[in-house]
Amino acid sequence: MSTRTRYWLMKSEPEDFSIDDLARVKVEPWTGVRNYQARNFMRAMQLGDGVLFYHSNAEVPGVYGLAEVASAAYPDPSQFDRKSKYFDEKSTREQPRWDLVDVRYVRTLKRAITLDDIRGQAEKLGEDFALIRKGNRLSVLPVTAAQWKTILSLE
DNA sequence: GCCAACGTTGGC
DNA sequence: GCCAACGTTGGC
Repeated sequence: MSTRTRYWLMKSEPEDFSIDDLARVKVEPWTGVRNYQARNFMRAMQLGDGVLFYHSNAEVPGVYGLAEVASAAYPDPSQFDRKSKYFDEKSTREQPRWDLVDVRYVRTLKRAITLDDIRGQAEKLGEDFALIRKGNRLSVLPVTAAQWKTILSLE
């Protein structure tokens, strides 16, 4: 039995890049992740995996749309770009530190599923759901099929 | 803008 | 390996 995660949640600050931006460009390289855990999750992603598009640092934080993984993980070019704020001097082309995946727009939710909505299902989602764990700051995190279903049932 | 929580860095 | 200092995330 395969136990790979087929669903993920990815956070973006809407002032920086929102679901509307993704709807416009259709496919976006998920640049700028500089956290090893989040990077490792992206490395585990496979084409077609489902993504909950989450707005963080928003007026109303929550899931605003659906996307899907549109590439396998590959080195994030911004780590080599001296002019980028994501430049990492410890990264080399031979041994890149940071990967990303491309993310493709699927749809915008009819109504945002807010963080409050999601917290309301905490019991069903489980203590281990990283989004609602205290102090959690992970920007890319796995979602089980059951959690995916529970969250989308709130739309 | 505030601040709690967390990850990373670097001195020892 | 410990841990203080620092920077960042993200809700409020």
